[in-house]
Amino acid sequence: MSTDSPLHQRRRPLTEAELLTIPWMRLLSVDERERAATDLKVADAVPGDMLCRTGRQATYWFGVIDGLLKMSTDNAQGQTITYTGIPPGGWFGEGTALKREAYRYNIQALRKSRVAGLHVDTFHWLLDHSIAFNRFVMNQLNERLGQFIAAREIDRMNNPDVRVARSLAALFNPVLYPGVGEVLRITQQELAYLVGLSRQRVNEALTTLASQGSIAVEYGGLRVLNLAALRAPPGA
DNA sequence: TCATTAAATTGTT
DNA sequence: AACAATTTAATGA
Repeated sequence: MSTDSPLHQRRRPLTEAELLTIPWMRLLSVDERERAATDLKVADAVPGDMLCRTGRQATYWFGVIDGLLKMSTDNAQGQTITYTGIPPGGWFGEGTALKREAYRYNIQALRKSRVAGLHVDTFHWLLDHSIAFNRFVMNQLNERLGQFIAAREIDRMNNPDVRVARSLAALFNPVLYPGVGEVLRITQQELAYLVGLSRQRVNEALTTLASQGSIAVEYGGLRVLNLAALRAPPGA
């Protein structure tokens, strides 16, 4: 398990198809896109890899091409607090990139993942040149604000079934994570880590949600059938 | 491409 | 936490 940012190693170019999975790429003009694509660093991360850690100066704006990451911090007592998972299509770190500050969280790969990084300088260049890009970032910030408010609500909830449902709804957010689509690739163990429950309890919750017709449980993943029901489950 | 084997994931106790 | 059952991934002919 390596701990250095994989963006400094194992680089690999993006295919055309993968470029199109990056949600903000299509918003750019031809020359803007070319500049962004040239600067984009892509790497494969294995489970445990740290993409960034708290305190380090922000170098990249990050995106998930494929796989699953988690955002967390370590408190003074040495416990790890997990905030959220980041599935495919998710881009994050605008806040620190905007202010050119240090990262305020750790980003770690939960599974084998394909990640991309846009250098902060290029990020700022895009902000200076593309109105569409500005809108994207603004929309991104706004949507995430909604997620964090929802996250507080989840925390105060003691019904595990509802917790799992809401957490799933967050991961299925089509605005923040357009790469997810109908099926979210996540194991029940990974979901248990993110939600903070045992795998058994998550399994039980998923079975309940499936019986309600909100999701379908598949091997190595979950299919959404009713996103609205996940956001406002009957048990709430 | 197919059959065999190993690894991963799930469902249950 | 441990177990068996099931699914997928890897291997090699």
